[in-house]
Amino acid sequence: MLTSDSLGQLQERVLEWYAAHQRDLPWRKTQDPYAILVSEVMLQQTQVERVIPKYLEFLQRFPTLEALAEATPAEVIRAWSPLGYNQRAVRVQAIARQVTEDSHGRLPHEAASLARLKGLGPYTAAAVACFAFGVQGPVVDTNVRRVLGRILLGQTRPAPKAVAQAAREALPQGRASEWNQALMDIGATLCAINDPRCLLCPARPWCRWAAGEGETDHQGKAQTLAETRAPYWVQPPFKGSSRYYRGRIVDYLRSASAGGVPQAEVGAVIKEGFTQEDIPWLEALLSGLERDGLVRREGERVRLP
DNA sequence: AAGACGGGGTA
DNA sequence: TACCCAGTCTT
Repeated sequence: MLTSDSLGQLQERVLEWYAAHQRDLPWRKTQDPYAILVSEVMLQQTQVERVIPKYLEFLQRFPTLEALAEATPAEVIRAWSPLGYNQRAVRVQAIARQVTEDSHGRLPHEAASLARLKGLGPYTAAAVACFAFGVQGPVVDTNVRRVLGRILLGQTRPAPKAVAQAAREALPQGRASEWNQALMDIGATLCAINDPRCLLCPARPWCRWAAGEGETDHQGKAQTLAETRAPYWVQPPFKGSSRYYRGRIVDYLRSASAGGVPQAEVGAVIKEGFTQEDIPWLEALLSGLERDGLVRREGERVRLP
């Protein structure tokens, strides 16, 4: 860890940089915990540019926690398109219902209480607590993990325990929200995993990774950036995957009326050359979707729940 | 610890 | 076509 003086300088420079260079994001203009919750769920696994328009639409459609709780899952699933990971739509509404039923319609302020809500994990709990309620705690997503890992530990992929401790120790007194968001912006705009722009980075003078510390090969020799690149592995093709067809099914049901469609029609629409032999395959997909709360089956009909 | 879970964008 | 992105739940 840095000396206290050195850490203070780093904090000051990063916060200055954030004041001047922060991204203009709609959820940074609101104090509404519900809106911040919506943004954080949408931002899970999803790029900022894709979230912005859907976030604005979603809040028009469901302006409050109560409005979301009173909607049907089908309405929320429709409003989610095309963000993907559709279970998030089911989850965020389930969160709204839990809160309206159990907590008088108010989101808890503490991360530990937020994390007890089903569908709200440790990252989102920390983010809502800090950004909506000013809780002075670390918020560590993979951008923050990489940025703090590089600056303080000299490692692009630090161990979770190590980065958790570093994140707690590095928090500037009373300025957790700005600090955490500054680290996210640095991660998103400067400290890219494979193409970092260290010359523009406010943390450059304190960064162990930029100084060539930390990341070493088995002989203790510093590695070049090329040698520390994200590991590559062949990812299976999306088209033709179970994910792909699940998405097609949900998307088709979005376009259907609330009463849904006959199951036989679903198969024919989503898969070219669908035959009787594909029925068990379709059954498996549908029961998975039903388990996830994305589909309801009644007899031979299929619809959004 | 590992796998499932979307879909759009860029090269 | 190939690659990138980056939380939560389940097993």
